[in-house]
Formats: sequence, structure tokens, C-alpha cells
Amino acid sequence: MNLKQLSQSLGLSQTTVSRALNGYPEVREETRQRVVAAAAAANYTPNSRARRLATGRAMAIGHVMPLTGREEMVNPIFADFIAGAGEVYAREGYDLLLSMVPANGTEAAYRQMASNASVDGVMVQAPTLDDPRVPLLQELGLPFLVHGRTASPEAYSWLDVANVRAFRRATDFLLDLGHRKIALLNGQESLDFALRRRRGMEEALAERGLAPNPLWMRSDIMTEQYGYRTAGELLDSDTPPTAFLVSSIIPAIGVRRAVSERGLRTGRDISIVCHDDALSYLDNDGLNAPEGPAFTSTRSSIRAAGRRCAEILLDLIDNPDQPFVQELWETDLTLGRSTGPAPT
Amino acid sequence: MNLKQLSQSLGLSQTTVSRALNGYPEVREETRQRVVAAAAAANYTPNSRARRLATGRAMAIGHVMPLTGREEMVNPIFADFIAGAGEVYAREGYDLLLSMVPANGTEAAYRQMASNASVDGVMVQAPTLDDPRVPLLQELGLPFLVHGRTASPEAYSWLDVANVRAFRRATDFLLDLGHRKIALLNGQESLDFALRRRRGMEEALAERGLAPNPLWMRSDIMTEQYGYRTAGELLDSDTPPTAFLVSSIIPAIGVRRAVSERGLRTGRDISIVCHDDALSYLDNDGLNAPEGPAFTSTRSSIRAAGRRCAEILLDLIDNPDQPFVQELWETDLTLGRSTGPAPT
DNA sequence: TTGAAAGCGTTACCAA
DNA sequence: TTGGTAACGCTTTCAA
Repeated sequence: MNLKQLSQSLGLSQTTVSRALNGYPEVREETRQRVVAAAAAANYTPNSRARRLATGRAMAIGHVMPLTGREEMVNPIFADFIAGAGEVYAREGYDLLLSMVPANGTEAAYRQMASNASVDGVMVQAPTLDDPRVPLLQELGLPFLVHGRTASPEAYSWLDVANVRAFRRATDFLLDLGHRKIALLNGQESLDFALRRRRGMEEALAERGLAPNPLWMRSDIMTEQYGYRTAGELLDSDTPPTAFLVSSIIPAIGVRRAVSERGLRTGRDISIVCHDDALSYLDNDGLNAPEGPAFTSTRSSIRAAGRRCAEILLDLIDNPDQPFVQELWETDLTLGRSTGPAPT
Repeated sequence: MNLKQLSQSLGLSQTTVSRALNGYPEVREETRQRVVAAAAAANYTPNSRARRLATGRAMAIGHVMPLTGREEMVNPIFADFIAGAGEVYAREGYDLLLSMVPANGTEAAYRQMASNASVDGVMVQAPTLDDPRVPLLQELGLPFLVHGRTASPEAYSWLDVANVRAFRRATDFLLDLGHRKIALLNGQESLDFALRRRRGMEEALAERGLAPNPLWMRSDIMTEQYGYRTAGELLDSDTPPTAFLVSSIIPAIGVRRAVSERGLRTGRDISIVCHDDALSYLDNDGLNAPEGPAFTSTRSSIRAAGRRCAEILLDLIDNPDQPFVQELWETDLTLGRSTGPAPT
């Protein structure tokens, strides 16, 4: 059933039917109701392909997901962010176009999305300090929103977690507990967020006249393996730390294992604070085990961030003339044992 | 730059230019080269919206991802499967349309994909025993492939892991090591694959005249929490098992933690075998720690399964008249300490 | 408040 | 081997 057939069956023009269905005001209310009823009865849905061509809008948002060559698990931070964004797209009638590309092919993917106009805008995740995608998308004129920040001199729209503040607070928390030997297991410091997190820790230390011990400042891709190895190495060293500040829940799982394998107990011998980008089910009675108050996390819910980013991006697309949106997203550092439900 | 402009600049008709670009044979080779060169020079890409309308093909495949209401992490099995499929779609020029819906809204999502013809086919993941999606998609006439099987009496195309065989072999492995007290931490037994896995274990036991102990046969959503709680409970019971057969790597992480917290060592006091749907980086020096030969996994690489499923689905779409594809996917049970790279 | 008709940018049929 | 032209199914402008 298409518009032509529907309009003929109603004895109306395609124009009127289209208007009635799309909520245009210049249709008599009685006519509208008749049309809507007939459409429902005939189970009519407008052909999205025709509509897209006619309106020039793709009604789709592009996400690009880099895949490493290895048979690695999908980065849950990426996945959860996309899940959150997808909720919003679905709600607003947008499609989510997901492009899986090799890590070195992201630029080409964005370029293609722009050139064949298959999306109205794109989301940029995990920007590096000097990310080429920002100038590229500006050049292509494709609306985009960055989750995180880059060092780009040009203005652009972004939403970022308040990384510096989150890690300053987490460090303060450990310092207040009396810790002086704190290790940082950070993400790759080519990524902007990791640099900010490190800075947050350093600022908190400096405020109390402390300097970071280079031996305890680590940085790498945030796998469980990385957490396990690094924590083990540090614990076995001559100068073992008494606390770990970990940049993601994934390596924190590894840290916990290394700790537990050495017969140490979190909350008694060792404290771990983890920035919980990831979510509740690994966390609930996992990291936040009933082992005392020194094990905690900052929870920002990456999925909620995905939702917020999607809202901003759609808004940006609808209002191309609006100024850049630059929003700082506050995390919620839950002190002590945190077993409450995740924020919704 | 559109086709009209390009053809005018070449002094050719749109028809000829279109044919040249799309590789139709009835174009003089010289003309084709001229056209291709001009298109490249002008950076021309056909408008996908127009093409989709004209051809009647969406050049897109739909995946539906159910989201629980809670702020839960995206199921990595889903994510990795989609990643694998996405690789193939990208390679074949298809878009991947990902629809995030509440768990009770999957049917509506498929229905909408069919009614507005935004995809050429859909993938069905994690089917239940009596999954309503199979008859629904048959009724809608939308090509689909099921990863897994249902009890549907109608024929349909599917690819499934050889679950019975995998779990029979895993059980045999434990029996050969001398274990007689084996617990099964299975997935939800409303899902077909979980029933098959249970059956595999039961068959292996029966073959040696053993019966499963109901106390040790557990079934639930495969979270880490589930593994942790259940393993802890069993280990603390009057009749603790000496081995765990776990249906996914996620709960196996929890099992490992419960074991380790009790001062037990895998490979010495306890054996764990895990069906590794998930992937290498949690696994490498995680589950398969250097703790002896009794800790192992069956590796099937869900991402590889995603790739294979995508290939089949695209093939199905191109050849609508081909008979149903029903393929059993063999897993590779790696005995002993497994630290090799994941299969590609 | 309604309708006719012109796009939107392709592909595909039929004729030359 | 090439070109004219009619789809594809909608939205939108302009006229009534």
C-alpha cells in the first residue's frame, strides 16, 4: 500500500493525505481523522526510501566503531555509549547506522558517510589529542558531536566527562583515607581523557605537597590483562603501592584478581578506586564487594552519556545555526560501599 | 555533483554514465574509462537515497538489540556477533542498521523494519525455544537468518553452534580428569542453546552411567554476579563440586573469583571449563592462567560466527530461491592450557 | 482547505 | 553502444 493507492481509496489527493499524516495544520480536522483511520486500517507506512529522497534527510546518524585486527572483544565503553545513543535515536525516529571498520579506516568511513549522504550527522567517540576527524568533518560540513575533547583550535561541539575533577576527587578520597602510595593505572595517554585524568590526580597530590611516583604511573590500553599484569608487577616490587586508582572497570577486574591472588584484601590491605565508565552488573557485587569502605567508584554511566550526546546531536542537526554546544558532564563519586542501583 | 551534472560535463546521457559507473557490459571500454576518470576527478558518489528508491533495495541489514531497562552493560555476546557481521556488511557495501529497543519491543522493531522497507533482511540473535520472531518474519516476507535454533515446525535458515557436542566433549574432558562432582552453570534454559548444552552434559554423564546432581545444575542470565554467587553457594555447601562447567566466559569470571576468594586454586583443587563465546583479551592470561591443564575452554569466536552469519544472510538475499541454509558450527575445544591466539 | 504538478537523483526499459 | 524517458514514492510549491 502506497500513498497513491491510499489517497485514491479515500478520494483525496496525495497532497492532502500526506499533509494529514504528517500533522500539517492546513487540513480540516475531520479529513485528518478520516485519513489517519484509513491509514491505520490499511496498515500504511510511508516508504522511508522515498521520503528520504524527497526530504533530503537521511533520518539516520552514523557511528563508526574501530575494530582491531585481533579477535578482540568489542570495547564495552563503545558499545554501551552506542546503546544509550541508540535509545534516543529510536525514540526520535532516527536510524542508527553502525560502521565497523579497521582501526585505520575510520576517516574513510566518515568520508563515505558524508559523500553518499547516508546520514544526517555523526558521533565521534574516543578522540585523540590531535584528532584528524574534527577538521575532516568540519571540512565535509557534516554535523558531528565529539564525546570528549581534542586540542583542536577550531570550535566544535562536544560533551565531556569532568575528568580532571573526577580524578582529583578520587585521589583526595584516597589521601583522606591515609594513603600515600597511590598507583595510577591510566588509559592510553595519547587520548585526551587519559591526560586529564592524570592531571586530576597530580593536582590533588600537589595540593598536599606530594609528588607522583613515576614508577606507579602507568598507562596503556585498558584491558583486564593490563590491570592484572601491572598490579601484580607493582605489588611484587620493592615499593608496592597501598592503593590503586584505575581508569576503567575493565583493568580494575584484573587488579582485583592480582590483589586477591596475593592473599591481600581490598579495604584492609589495599584500596582500589575505579572510574566506572562501565556499568552495574560487573560492579554491583563485583568491585564494590562488601569488603569495607575503601573500595568504590565514580559512576558516570557511559550509557547515560550516550543518551545525552544523542540528544545534543539531534538538536544540532535540527538547528544548524545554533552555537557550539560544549558541555561538561559531572560524574558522581560514590564514596564508601556503593550498592545502589545505577542511575537511569 | 550529481549524475545529471556529471553526464552533461561529459556530453553523455545519464544512462550511459550510470551504466559505465555500475559496470554494465554494454558500454564501450573507452567511454567507461573516460566516465570513471571524470567521476573520480569530480569526486562524484551516487546519492544513496536516490539509488535506494530507484532500485528498491535498502542495501542495509537490520539487527535488533534488546536493552534491559536497568543500566546494564551491553551483552558482549551480542556486541561481538554484531561486530563480526558488520565487517562483512561493510565489505559488501551494506549498511548495518542497529535498532536498540526495550526487551519487549523487539517484535515491533522487526515489524517496522519490514513495513517501511528500510532493510533488505534481518538477523535474529538469541532465539528462544518457541521464538515468535520466526513466524513473524516469515509472515512479513523479510529475509532473515537465525543464529541458533528454535522449535519452529516451519523450515527456516539458521546457523548454530554444535552445542550438544561441545558440552559433551567438555564434560568428557572433566570426567577423564577424574571429576565426578561437576556443576553446570548454564544460561537461561528458556533459550534453545542452553537446553542443548545441558543435554550435551547429561549425555556424557549418562554414557558413563552417571546421573546429574540437580543441586549442581544451575541456570540463569549469564552475568558475572550469577557466576560469583552460585559458585560461592555451591562451594560453601555440604556437597561442593570439584569442577565447574560454565556456559559463558562472563559468569566464569565470577566463578574464578569465588574460587580464588576461598583460597582454592584452579587446576589443583578445582577445575573450570568454560564455553568461550567471548574473546581473547579477557581470556588470554585471565581464565587460562598458568595454573595447570584443567582449566580450559571451548573457543568458537562469536565474532567469526557473526561473519559467517552475515555471509549467509547476504547470500540468501541475493538468491531468494535458494533452499534454506542450516549450518552447524563446530567449536574447537582446546584442551590443556590454551594461550594461543584466537582463531581468525 | 484542497489539488496539480514539479521536483528529489537514481535505475531500467525500450528505442535507436 | 548510446539516449530518451518513465518509473521509484514521497514532499512541497504554487494555484485554486
